[in-house]
Amino acid sequence: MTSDAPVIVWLRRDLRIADNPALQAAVARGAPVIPLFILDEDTGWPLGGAARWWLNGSLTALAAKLAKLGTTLIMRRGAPDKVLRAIVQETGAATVLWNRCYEPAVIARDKAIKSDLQKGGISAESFNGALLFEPWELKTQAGNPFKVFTPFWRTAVSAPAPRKPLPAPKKIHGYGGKVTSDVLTSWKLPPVKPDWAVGLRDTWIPGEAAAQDHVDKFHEETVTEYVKSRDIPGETGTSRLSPYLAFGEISPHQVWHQANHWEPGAGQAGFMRQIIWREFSAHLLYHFPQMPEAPLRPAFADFPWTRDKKALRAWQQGHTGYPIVDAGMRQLWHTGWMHNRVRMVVASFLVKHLLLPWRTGEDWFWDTLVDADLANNAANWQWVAGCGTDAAPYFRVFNPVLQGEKFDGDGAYVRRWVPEIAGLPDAWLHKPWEAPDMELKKAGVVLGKTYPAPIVDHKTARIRALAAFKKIRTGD
DNA sequence: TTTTGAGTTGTTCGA
DNA sequence: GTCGAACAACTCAAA
Repeated sequence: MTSDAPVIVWLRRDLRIADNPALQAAVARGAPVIPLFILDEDTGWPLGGAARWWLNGSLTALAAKLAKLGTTLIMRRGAPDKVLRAIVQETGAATVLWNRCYEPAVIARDKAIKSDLQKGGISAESFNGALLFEPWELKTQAGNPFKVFTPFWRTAVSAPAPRKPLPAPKKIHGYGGKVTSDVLTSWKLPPVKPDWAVGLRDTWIPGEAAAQDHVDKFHEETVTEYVKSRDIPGETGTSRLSPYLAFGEISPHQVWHQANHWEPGAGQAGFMRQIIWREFSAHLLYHFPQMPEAPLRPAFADFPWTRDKKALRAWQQGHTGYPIVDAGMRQLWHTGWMHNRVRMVVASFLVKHLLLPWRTGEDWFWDTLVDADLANNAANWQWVAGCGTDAAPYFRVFNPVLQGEKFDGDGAYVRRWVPEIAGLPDAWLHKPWEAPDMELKKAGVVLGKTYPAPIVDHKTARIRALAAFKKIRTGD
């Protein structure tokens, strides 16, 4: 009799069919399955604009896939405890299954929900579908969480191998009764006025199928050159898997297992290392839940940040006068994504050249990135700012001109995103303010008019940053 | 408990 | 143009 009671699979950041432990467990019970997505806008960090756009596409793809398999995705908005209780009531479901999320606020919410459900006689169980290793599994010999990546990596790769991915169910036993679902469009996830998502639509296809396409393409075309090409923003030298991983349209297990079977080499190893970086960030957030809001090194509480709103706006809009920085910020705004190398350059620029708080950068990335992930975002901003556990040394100030010349020597990236200076020869492209008047004229560039003059002087800003960082060391 | 070696992605300066 | 050192000190993780 209980086997006929439906099972609710509460989908969250695991918007996929394959390698979905909660879904798999539900199907295995033989009972009708009710896949449910709840839009919870009150727990933790509310989704940023770009992520909301992505979610819309993800849910559309997921609903279509579930329909093909014989069931219907139910979508509701509201407080998850209330929604779950309502659906249990409506359907007589006896079980709720989900895959764990590891953000502090979500952990707390889910814990309360689990105990509430169980108190009400409903079976509730959670699974790991998001991490190769549980955050409490990898420990130093002294039993502490890792704070340094390299030993974390060594421990991860010598630990028992993560489980193999689960196959996608071929058929899902749908629920015959009636359950009401919101209409996705009523959530108004994508922007309307102004419609800033044009570039996102041109760049991305959310969903499980596209995620696997990215893995295949990366394997076929990119991985052997990865070590070098991953640093060249003008090329497609990276996997671009981040948004798919962030929404769980592919699992790290699927990626890890496939990569493990590729031909061994520096590219393969380097890529797998990046997957472990994702784990590292998630583990850090689990053990240091304050990471998104507060510097992990307490000394940074007193850092003399500036609050220059005009500079912040110039950075956000890609009008700093440093071409590589502006190119990155515009790529971000246009596509919801930025190349890894350039993320470092723009982040260093915000924190060190402009001395703006890393939290302002974190907030902007959170709102504009389709791959916005609380753990990665926080860990990486803290790394750049130097206040993380395993952070960049204070004297590492990226020189945006050198970075441009080194990694975008042919100017492909800057010319694509900063077209108003595209006519400049390579020699001046990354430092237009040094170009001879004649070259500027030929390229149709009028500094301060068609393209901004640098908002800070590199040398001056560097000295200022070093002085500021020295202050928190000595406590002067 | 103490010691030891090491720590994602850089820049600048002077020889 | 190339190369090595300095830029700091601290904390982490394992031996």
